[in-house]
Amino acid sequence: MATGRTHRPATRSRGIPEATVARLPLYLRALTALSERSVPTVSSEELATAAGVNSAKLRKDFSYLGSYGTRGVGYDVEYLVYQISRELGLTQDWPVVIVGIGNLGAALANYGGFASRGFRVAALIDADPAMAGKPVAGLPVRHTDELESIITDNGVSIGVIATPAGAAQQVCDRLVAAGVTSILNFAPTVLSVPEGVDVRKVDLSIELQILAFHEQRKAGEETTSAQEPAAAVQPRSSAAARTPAAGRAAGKGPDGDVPAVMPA
Amino acid sequence: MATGRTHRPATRSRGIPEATVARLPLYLRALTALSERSVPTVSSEELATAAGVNSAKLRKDFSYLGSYGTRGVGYDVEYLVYQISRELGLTQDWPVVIVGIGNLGAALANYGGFASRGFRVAALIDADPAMAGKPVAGLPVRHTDELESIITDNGVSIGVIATPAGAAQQVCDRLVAAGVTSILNFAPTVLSVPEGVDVRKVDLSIELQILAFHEQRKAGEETTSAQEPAAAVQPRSSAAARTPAAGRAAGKGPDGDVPAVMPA
DNA sequence: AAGTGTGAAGCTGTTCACAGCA
DNA sequence: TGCTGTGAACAGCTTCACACTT
Repeated sequence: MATGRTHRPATRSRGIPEATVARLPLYLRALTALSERSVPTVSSEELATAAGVNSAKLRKDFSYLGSYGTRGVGYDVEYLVYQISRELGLTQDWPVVIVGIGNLGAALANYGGFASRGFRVAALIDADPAMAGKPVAGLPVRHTDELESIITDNGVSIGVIATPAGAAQQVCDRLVAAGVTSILNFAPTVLSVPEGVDVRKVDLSIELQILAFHEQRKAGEETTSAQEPAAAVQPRSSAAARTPAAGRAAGKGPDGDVPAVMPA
Repeated sequence: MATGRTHRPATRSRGIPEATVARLPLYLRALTALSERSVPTVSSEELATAAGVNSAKLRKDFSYLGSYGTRGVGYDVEYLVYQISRELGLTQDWPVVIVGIGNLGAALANYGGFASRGFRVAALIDADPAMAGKPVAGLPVRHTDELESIITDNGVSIGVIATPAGAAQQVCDRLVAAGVTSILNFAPTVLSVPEGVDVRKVDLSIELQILAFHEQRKAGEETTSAQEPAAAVQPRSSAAARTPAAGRAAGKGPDGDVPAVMPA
């Protein structure tokens, strides 16, 4: 979720809805796969299925980009790949730095999805002097002292923060001061940035918590379920292994008790 | 309205808006920090700032949980921590399995945010026989052959997929068949699952692409047009030939390029 | 006086359904 | 005929503003 408030004043829109922007990479991936199989054209229906959305939404999304399809036929795969890439800014090279080369940082450095879409890892940066010079994913880790010069020398405008939560804001401030205007934050903290800087957050623990919420809900409704779609796999055998969520009575206990939850 | 009494809203309706659910973990984290500093109460304004949202939204969100605040005072920190934890289902233990112990899988296994919120890593699973038995984050990696028995024996209902894209669907099918009903997918693929199974996706490359989109726009705004053609490639002649293209950005890099994009 | 809880207004995003074009 | 492109209806989320409570 982007935190940094930004973007134009509503008027004079040339704007593509944010929700649409978020789906373009999805379409691009599906189109790339088709392109590799040399499929020349696709219908909105086929592409939508491949991307995991419904066709009306896909057509609407594409309508914001322009009229790139052919009625009665569909979309030209190669052409669409190009148009979406261009719209997303992937036809240019984006140097990025990854700060915090722990388990996650190393995983990111090795992640093929970055390099394959116009993102080039310009440098890996870590605060631990012992890490300096050590090669990770083929690049030598640089020390935090060099952060500013690396940003400047490489014209980096996108930074990835994979440090512990405690160091994130400080790293963020330095990145921004050095010229970075887009940040992908993996640290479990809310970053505050000046206007004009975009922040997107990826929080592993939050995703799991959202799943737990729905999981809990399912457990509490098992009594009512009866219908099972044909193709469904066998409805499971031992859901009982885990506590069936008990009816969370919720008598609304008086006050604080049962903390059980810890920091993250 | 949600009165906090019964958890059965008469109809099979959602109850708490999805957008609200997605923010609860955020509030929880902020509250936990306050709790550690022994702060007894907070106002919606303070808590909202700490969580990075605005206060009206926060109050609205909390109103779906019930009336847990005190007018003129604010919210009791401990009590709220408990209520949100309960609502999210974090007062119970959730065993999870992580499948695919590569860079990312290992990073996830080591991620403290899991264990600290009721999520217990029941097992690490990988298809590589050479990995079997090797300890990662204190747990021995188990071979994929054992997947089903691990799920069943531990009553696992949440699975994390961190395999390469090509293996994801197959792993997903096996997890679901074994009884998993919630999946957190890190592989860059659309997973298809039977009704009743929840899938959440975390896609590193997509996040970067979204940032690139906004970054590109910022650059274009600085000086009316005047874009630096970083590394535009050539356009597919066939593509350019078949469409009226029309509108917008036309000019641009004369034509476009196409690929440079790869699978992930 | 301070701050929650919430109708109501306003937005954004999704779905429908069909006109229009190849 | 087949499928895109899109106005219009709909649904969900956010923001406003203020009545109400402590």
